[in-house]
Amino acid sequence: MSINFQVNQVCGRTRLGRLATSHAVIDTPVFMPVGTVASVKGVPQDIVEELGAQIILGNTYHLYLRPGVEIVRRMGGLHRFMSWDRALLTDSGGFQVFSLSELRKLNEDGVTFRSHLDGSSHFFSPESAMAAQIGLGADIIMAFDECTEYPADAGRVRASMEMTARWAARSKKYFEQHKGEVPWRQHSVPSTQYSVAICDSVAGQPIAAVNTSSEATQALFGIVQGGMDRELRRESAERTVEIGFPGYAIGGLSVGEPRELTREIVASTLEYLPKDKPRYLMGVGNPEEIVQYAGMGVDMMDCVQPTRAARHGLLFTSEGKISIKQARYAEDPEPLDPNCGCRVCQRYSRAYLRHLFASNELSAQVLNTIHNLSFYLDTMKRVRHSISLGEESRSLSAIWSRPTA
RNA sequence: GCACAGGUGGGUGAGUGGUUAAAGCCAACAGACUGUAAAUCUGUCCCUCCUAGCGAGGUACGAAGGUUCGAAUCCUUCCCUGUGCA
Repeated sequence: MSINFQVNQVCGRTRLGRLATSHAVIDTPVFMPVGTVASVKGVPQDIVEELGAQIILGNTYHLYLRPGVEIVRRMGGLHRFMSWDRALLTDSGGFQVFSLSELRKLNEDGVTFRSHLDGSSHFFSPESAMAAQIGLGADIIMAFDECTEYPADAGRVRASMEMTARWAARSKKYFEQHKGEVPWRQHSVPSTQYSVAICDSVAGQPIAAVNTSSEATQALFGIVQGGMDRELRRESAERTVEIGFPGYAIGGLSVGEPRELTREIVASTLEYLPKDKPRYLMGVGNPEEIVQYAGMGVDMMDCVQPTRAARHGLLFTSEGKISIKQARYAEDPEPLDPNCGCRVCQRYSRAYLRHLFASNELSAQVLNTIHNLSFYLDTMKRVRHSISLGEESRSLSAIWSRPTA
């Protein structure tokens, strides 16, 4: 078994689900903090756990370059290496095809990259990306795709989408042949009791015990591309679904297009994805957006926003954004967010947080990140709660104006 | 008291006769950040005015005077700071 997904409640397009992976059971819709280099920047794993994160991301490209897949594998896989017992998802490196575009050369076989660390040359293909992700051993791994640039002309978008489809088939083929080679099957698996215990109590019965038996393996998700073209998105979705994956991602969005357009494309693409499989919207978004997309039926989302913004002094609260470096907070004794129960809001004033940030203290980044992650994870928890009460999509302010049970 | 070395915009610190309202850095202020090449990046940062522009005035490199078409830059005097010697 790779994963088990069950939709427990549907309300309009909104759905409440439970996703059992080899290491943890995850309540959906879920927000997944990003931990690119096997670290959610600034926050130690025990605190990420405490914040309620059920699954976090790692990045194949980064971990392949450093410390190297072999080292992670020999350390028992990514879970054990970074001491994270809950679920992990690795991105394939497809996004780096996009974001490191100046450092790469692309053809049918794959992509030749120059390392952003030392300029050395490396080759990524669907097969090598799978091999790397199997070596890392995340619960969910991603097909190797080409994240289409924006803006791009129609021909380019189609070519990119078709390449992604062919790469998806190759990714799956390689994965099927090698999926048994995950590192944690050769090691004792850490206890998952706590992971199970974190599940929301509100929604339904736990569906499947976390499965760390000898048959347990990873799940490979396919990725839909197609730029901002609804037809290409449809075609991409259909082709990806035809190949067949236990979950589907919508990629290639939030790459500079207007937000309105993102929403349209997500809405139309969701139509073509199976309702009984988890749907993962990659790289999205702001607090308002994650609420909105959860309301549209997206089950999984990840975004760098809470962690990066925190490091840059931008904090999310139930009352809107706060740029903690602003002079207006210099003597503000209030917590960041009076409605937030996180350890930062319970203990520190805005004045103090501003001081730490202005002083370039590392703790500013740590505390800010803890708050932002807490805010995102809490927001999602509230969304789930809302759905469990039979409410469809709600706005961020509505989500935050009511107490959680 | 004598001898050196200095006094530049909020701070440092370039500039030693002509696109110098004055580099760079820092601070300050504002903005951005969406599958992380990001503890990053961008803008503003003397005053006033407007048709808001590589626009028009004004003020400015310790003070006052002078030389010069032109001075932060050269000269004189004064004031102040640091170091050394009495």
